[in-house]
Amino acid sequence: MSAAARTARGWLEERGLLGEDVVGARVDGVVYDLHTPLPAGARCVEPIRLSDPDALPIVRHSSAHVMADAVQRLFPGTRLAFGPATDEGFYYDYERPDGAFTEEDLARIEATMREIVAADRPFERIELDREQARALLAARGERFKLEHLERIAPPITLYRHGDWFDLCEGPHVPSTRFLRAFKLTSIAGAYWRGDERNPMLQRIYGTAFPSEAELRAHLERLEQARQRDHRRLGRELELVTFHPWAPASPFFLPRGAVLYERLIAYVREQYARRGYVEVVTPQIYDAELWRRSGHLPSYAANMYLALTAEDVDRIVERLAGRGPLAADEIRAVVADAVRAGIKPMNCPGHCLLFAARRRSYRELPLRVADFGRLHRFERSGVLHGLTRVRSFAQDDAHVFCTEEQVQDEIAAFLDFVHEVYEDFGFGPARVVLATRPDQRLGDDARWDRAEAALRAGIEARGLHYEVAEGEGAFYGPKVELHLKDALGRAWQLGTIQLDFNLPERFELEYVARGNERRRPVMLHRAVLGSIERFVGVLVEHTAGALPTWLAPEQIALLSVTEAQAEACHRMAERLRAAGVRAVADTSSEKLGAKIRAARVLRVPYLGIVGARELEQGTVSLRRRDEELGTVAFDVLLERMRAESVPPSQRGREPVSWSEPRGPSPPSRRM
RNA sequence: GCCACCUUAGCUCAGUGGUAGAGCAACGGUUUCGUAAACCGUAGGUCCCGGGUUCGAAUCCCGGAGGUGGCUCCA
Repeated sequence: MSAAARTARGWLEERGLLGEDVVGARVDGVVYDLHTPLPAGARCVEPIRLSDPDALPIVRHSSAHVMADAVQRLFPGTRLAFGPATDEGFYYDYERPDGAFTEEDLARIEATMREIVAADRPFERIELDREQARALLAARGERFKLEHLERIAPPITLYRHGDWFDLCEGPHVPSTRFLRAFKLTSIAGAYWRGDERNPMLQRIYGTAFPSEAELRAHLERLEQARQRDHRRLGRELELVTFHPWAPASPFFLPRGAVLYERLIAYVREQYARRGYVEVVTPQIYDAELWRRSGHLPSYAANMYLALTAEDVDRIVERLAGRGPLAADEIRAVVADAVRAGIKPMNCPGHCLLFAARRRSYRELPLRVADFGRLHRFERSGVLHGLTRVRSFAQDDAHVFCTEEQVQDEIAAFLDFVHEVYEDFGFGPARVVLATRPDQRLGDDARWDRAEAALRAGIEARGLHYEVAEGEGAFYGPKVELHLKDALGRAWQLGTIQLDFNLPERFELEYVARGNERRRPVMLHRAVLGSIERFVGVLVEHTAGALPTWLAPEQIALLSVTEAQAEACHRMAERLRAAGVRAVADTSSEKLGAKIRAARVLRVPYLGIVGARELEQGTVSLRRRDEELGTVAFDVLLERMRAESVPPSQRGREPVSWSEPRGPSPPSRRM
């Protein structure tokens, strides 16, 4: 312990910079609290005030300490695990021998926290050796802290306020009075060290801000997020519904199905221009396929298996009259009798298609798309609305190509993704390259080539990217695209993954230029990811106000009185004939009520037809909150048609895939 | 799967051991109205399911299902 070491507090005090609201210091760009000795040779020391963004984690971490102090006062015998600041607030994990915390406990804990804050206890940093720390923690029975102590390197520090201390490296505010605005938000279970084999602890979440106003603003943001939650909007906008007999398996209602089908139609248009072919493949395959692909047994826990009555009979026959059997013997009989699996992925089926006949290098790259429905058994706790379901379709495609072609495919894919995300109004995506994990297939030379190809593909598009070391799949590296929605939440949607495993397992081959047999590589890729998840993300991003080209109803024609009912229906009919999704509301409600009904469903265009408009052959048009005045019906029709096309395709010739333009190149055959 | 909580009319929610309620939606009627909610009436319930305690259970206890927030896992 070096008493002579100077802290930021001393440094700032000497220069008269230690204001009332200073909670820490940036020392050559690194955040320090006022208690920690400055590193030798520190040059630039600036105060961090409460209003500084860097103050937030300090305030939150200190709030976690005060909460833990309050909890241990109210519930003696409670032991501490970890209690960090997070992006949203803070939490502390506890082991409480006498049962769970309740909602009422939170209020009591908050009250005690306020007492500790009011008492204005200074925080203090204590540096000590391992033996001393061990003794102090052992005296309090802090078994998790003791375990953690053995893992950390010196300097070992405690932080104390009042009589309460914690093994902690800081940083912390100067005193408890700096904690002005906090709220405990929820109770949850969490495993010690995040490992499900470890004991379950109780986590209390809270959030804290430098001021009451900021805390209120934060709670308001949460309320806004709740208002645009896709599960709520999905029901209100009549997009989806669920039933307990098909848990986590959405039913798309007519309005939702329009959106779903528009998304797929949009991706199909893209495919037509980008050299993809689409196939339709089986839903259920013989178990042999899943053994070959490696899904059995390694993905078996996520698979639905299919049994026929004959399979059941076979099991019964083989088990009947064989006396008491061990679990393993029964398991073997059952496993042998289960002859089919419902697909959780399209890739093995596509391998069968590739191998269905001799392939030439001239066909490569072969881009095979499939909107097939997938079923994955997901553990109940992970399910969430449309974003984590058990039944879904992806805008899935597999690209069979040579190693040399990978780079160009990556680049083309990134162009594809970029245009698509722009069409939906998302900001730029974060590009992440996930590299070789510890457990992997294939030699290092191959991984070197694969990762270099992915890198080169990204760089060919001049994109900034991050590297997630060791995050790749066991069969190959991948590029992930993360984007942020309107509320700043990040989602991983698109991905492209290189796979050398499946072509090996299925012994895929093509005939190369010199007539020799070569093995292709495979790229798994999706742009929207799962359509279900994408609908969820898009609904939250747009708060349900979908762009006109995707809206289930693009325009509602509203009559003012019964005299215009006939005309409204005729106009709607003409719009529909022109491919516009139009509805007419000619009920006997007042105009205001009809407007409200259409606004609640977020119909983008409202056309009002009263006596005046009827006479002039016009409609009074508004687009959400925007008054567009009176427009002639033909003008309206043109406008609606123009807006029915995704932004990137406005002014482009419509793509037709029923009649290919010109002879299709041989490489597009399947 | 694990921890906690929740489940009452289509939706949002009251109802703490003693006769199941409200608003909106639905349905019928009246109203024909100019930019976010007309008026009157009618109907609607296995209080998630099963078991238990009790003279009596939406309410208390146990088990199950589904959902929610986390943890772990992931498109």
